Amino acid sequence: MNTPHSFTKSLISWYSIVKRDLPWRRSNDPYKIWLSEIILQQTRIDQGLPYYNRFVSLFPTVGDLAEAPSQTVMKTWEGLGYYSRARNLHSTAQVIHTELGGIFPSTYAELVKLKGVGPYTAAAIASMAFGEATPVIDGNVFRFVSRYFGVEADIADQKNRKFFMEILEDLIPQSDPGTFNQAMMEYGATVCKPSPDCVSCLFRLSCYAYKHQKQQVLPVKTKKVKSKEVFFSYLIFEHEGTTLMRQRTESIWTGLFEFHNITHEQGLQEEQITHFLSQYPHLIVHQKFEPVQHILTHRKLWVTFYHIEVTMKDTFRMLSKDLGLNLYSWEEVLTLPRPKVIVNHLQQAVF
DNA sequence: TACTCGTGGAT
DNA sequence: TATCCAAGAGT
Repeated sequence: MNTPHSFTKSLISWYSIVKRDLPWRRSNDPYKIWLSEIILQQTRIDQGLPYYNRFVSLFPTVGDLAEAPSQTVMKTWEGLGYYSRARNLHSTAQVIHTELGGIFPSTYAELVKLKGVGPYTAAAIASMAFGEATPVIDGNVFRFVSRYFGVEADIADQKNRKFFMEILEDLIPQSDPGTFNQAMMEYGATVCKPSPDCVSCLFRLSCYAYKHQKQQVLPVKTKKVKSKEVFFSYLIFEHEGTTLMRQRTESIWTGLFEFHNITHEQGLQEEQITHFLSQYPHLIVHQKFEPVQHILTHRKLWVTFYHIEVTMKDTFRMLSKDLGLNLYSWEEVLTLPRPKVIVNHLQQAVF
């Protein structure tokens, strides 16, 4: 059986050979490490990498990010999801730039106070940028530790986190703890996957789950939320090459721009749309697009777009006023941060 | 604590 | 097709 020390040594040796050459691994700049960690929250590397490169290119320093207009930051984040990450990223950049003199906090305790920086991200920055020996725990680490050490506690229950932390604190080296943390995650992501490659696993012979054939049981995770069906009807008004949009302020897609919409929980209510449209003169339903399925986590959207031509300027102004919508040219629409379902639709629609 | 918050790839 | 879930955090 491996002692903790030999486990750590083997892991880091493995990592030094197989690790990918990722841009944030080339730098000790806490800004770049922070940026990469925020982008990679609940996000695969393949999906986040192009966003990381665009952010670094547009905002090379925390000061550049702090001074950028929020709409530019949101636009750069467009399509990545979990948009509160972008709002917190921008807000925290401003705090660091203006209140902390551009100097990044350097300890876990200070880092975890920042907006958008929780236990995982604070540990990641502290270890990778500043050499503090604090373990990270993410989905990969939960899975790997749970299987190898036979921790059967429910990982969905926050109070069980301490069992994992105790094990990791014994393993993490004082020298280069950041590499250890990345190696743990890399192992969970590439070998000890949800469906694990035990055949090629270095640690197979001393693995609890392998020995007891519990790879499919561990980690134990309760909590499953059902997905709801929701129905969105977007009304795309157009008058002489301009359209009407608003910035969302509530629930999903906060801060992004959308068309006026009518939502239902019980299927598409055609009559409701017809009734709404009957309240205004000079409207022509130019095109009704076929309903599109748009799958989100815990939510299945059925989306229908209506392209509505407004033939009178007065009606257009009335709609704008009544519905709290602002006027944009189609060119301007492309510069607004929008939810993916709208981006996708406008790419396909030909007006 | 339980729920919310996106998008997309893997199985 | 359905479900899982990914370098989680805020409320």
